Amino acid sequence: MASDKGLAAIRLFNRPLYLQVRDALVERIGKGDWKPGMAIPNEVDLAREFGISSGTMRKALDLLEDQRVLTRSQGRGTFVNDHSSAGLVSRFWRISAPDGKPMNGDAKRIEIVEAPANEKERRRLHLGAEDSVYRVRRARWHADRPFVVEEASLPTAHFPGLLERKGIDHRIVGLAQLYGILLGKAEERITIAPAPPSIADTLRVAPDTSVMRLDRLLLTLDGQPVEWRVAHCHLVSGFYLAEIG
Amino acid sequence: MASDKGLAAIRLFNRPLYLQVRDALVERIGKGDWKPGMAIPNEVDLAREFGISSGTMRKALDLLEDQRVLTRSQGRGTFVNDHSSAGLVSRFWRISAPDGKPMNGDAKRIEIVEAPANEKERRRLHLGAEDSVYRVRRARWHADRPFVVEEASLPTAHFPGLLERKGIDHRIVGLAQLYGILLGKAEERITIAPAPPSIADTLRVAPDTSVMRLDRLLLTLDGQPVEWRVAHCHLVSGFYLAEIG
DNA sequence: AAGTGGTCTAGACCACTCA
DNA sequence: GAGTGGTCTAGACCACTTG
Repeated sequence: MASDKGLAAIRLFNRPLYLQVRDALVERIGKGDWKPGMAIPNEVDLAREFGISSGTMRKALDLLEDQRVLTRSQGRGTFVNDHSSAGLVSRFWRISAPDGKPMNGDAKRIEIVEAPANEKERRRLHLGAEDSVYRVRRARWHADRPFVVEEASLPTAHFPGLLERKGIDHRIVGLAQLYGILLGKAEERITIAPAPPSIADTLRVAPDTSVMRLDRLLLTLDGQPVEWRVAHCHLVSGFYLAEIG
Repeated sequence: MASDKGLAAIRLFNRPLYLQVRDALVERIGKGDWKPGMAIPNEVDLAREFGISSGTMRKALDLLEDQRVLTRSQGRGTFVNDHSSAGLVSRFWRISAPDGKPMNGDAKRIEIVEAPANEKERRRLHLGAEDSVYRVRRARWHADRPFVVEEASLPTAHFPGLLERKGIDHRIVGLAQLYGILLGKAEERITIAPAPPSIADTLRVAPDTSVMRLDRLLLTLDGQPVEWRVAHCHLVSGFYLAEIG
């Protein structure tokens, strides 16, 4: 049978074929062979190219759609997601206006510095003693008021030459796309905390006002940490929207 | 071909076969034909019983596994999930201890009353003017301290005779299983709010202390609202864990 | 060894989009 | 009407669990 030969030849280390194919597709997208917004070849052609059945190719594509790497639409084709597009920029931003729509606001006062990773950063980002990070600090404004201060740490290894780049969007979603990093899941820990002095100042509230503290760790599709962010948020009208299920 | 006849006969209103099969399986589980923890027949037998191919049955079962209705394990079988089991009781409970494990605590002072739905309840739960609700109020304790007060509203229509039942777990997950309701998703809106007097009293904090307010709407698998719950939470050591992605 | 779910194939046909 | 993804079939074989 063809299946015997095919499986023996292709299925290394007992890892299912469709997973290997998914990884191969991810690599192509990460390398930039297929750009965000572009259509990729149809299922039958892809299957032929990989030497697998279309059912297996389909399973790989199903996975990538679940992981928000691709979007398929019947009759049109399969497209690489553009993570800077309206529908996806706010993927990890859970603060909503009263109407339920994401309240992004406008970023102001962006500061970026490079520094050796401190102990907390090394622990959260799984870094070694010699690794360094970019620290990004930013405030977001809505209706002429600052409502959140974000302080993010990013391993420099993932973003070579970041400081030299000019005029780019420093939100993690855009950065990841720029560097061909596909984002996976995030975990956000929410507490109530008194605003530290410098943050209270930026937010224009009295020191020690109770604000929402968001401690978020963002992972790539393969599970490597790419961003640790602590945000302090003074919500007057909106809310944090958590989806469970 | 067999496929022509089969499709024409079975595929009503153009709804995919695997979705119809999934719904049929859900109904059987809801009716109690298959009890939580029980194994259901194997895929081939099920497919034969429904007169479909095993691939299609598999797709239906895949969906039910995603929706946490079933658990499959290779070599053992397919089992109906027991939502009162350790792994699933805390499915909608996002408050965690510092170690990351769910901090359930012990429920105390449970009060249940039946009342006509007020305006807010009617709006959130999609009820009509004549519908009524059960209102459940409960405090949870951890380490000899109350840390959260929950006030939930449940449409009486879903839980007939609830007040007469004795010695049952009044957490929504257990109630749903008791009444054959399969739970789907929830949306939780998180804000910081001053604790209302009666709640501050139960939580043993000064009135108007800033606490975390959790406003959660829980839906069934078919998208009907089954519980609207507002919790006020005074977290000393833990955090709310939101998962994104 | 028997029984289960998991993977994979090689098709056919349906539903949809767009030129 | 040509081209796309979506559904469905009828198998074979692999990996795993249990008696």
